[in-house]
Amino acid sequence: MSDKTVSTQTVLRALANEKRMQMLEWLLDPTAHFPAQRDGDLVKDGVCVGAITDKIGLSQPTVTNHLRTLADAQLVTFRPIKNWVFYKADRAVVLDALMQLHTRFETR
Amino acid sequence: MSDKTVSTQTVLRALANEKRMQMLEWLLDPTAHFPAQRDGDLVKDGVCVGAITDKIGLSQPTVTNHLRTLADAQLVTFRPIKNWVFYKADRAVVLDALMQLHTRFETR
DNA sequence: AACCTATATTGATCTTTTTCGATACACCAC
DNA sequence: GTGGTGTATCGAAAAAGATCAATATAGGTT
Repeated sequence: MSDKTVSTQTVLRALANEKRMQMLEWLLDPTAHFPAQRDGDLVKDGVCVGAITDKIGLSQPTVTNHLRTLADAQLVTFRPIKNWVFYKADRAVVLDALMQLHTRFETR
Repeated sequence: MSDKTVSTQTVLRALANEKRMQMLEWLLDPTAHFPAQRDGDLVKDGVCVGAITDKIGLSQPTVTNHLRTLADAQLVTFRPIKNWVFYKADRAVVLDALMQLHTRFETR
């Protein structure tokens, strides 16, 4: 629709890490895994880095790094609001990425 | 049916490498990518390590290693015949692995 | 301005993955 | 048995990934 397409390998490498997979699953259902935020709606805006950092048990730079990997694979989007950055996943986008993977094995 | 189940991460890590992905795609349609073999049917028995090694441009130990990774993820099976080992992929099995991945994101 | 808060970047370290050469093992032919 | 061929294992080196502490950057507050 807008961005340039991401390679299958980029998506697979992003998913091939337990911590990132965990984060992605949380972001797919934020209200089930995070407390409500004062300055951004969990569903509409996404989840801020700090909340993810608290929950995953990794340092903040490491979390930022993982989130960038997920964003590079277009599995999540992010948007800065004030001095927060909210990360958000869209189930339809994630499932579409899997569909492309699927297609990759069907062709022939 | 027989083996113990493989974790999602094991499958993803197996797929998250271009060389292994390439090999898997070749093995999914062996007659399209390999010459007929004297001592084993490409479709029924699979493709021998030497043929894959010649085609992929990696050393034989490296290829064996990648094939083991794919086999650990149950994306391919192998069977020794004489002093060859034939590796084979089953599209249904591969697609089933993807389905499980899919399920992992659908479940609430 | 000074200060606090939240996230990104830097630089270093540790771990895992990828790769190969050398060697071992197994099978067949002679 | 000896020799040849095909694959697996071993050991080491290089590349990539994961992680953190320290620092930088940017926004808001006072």
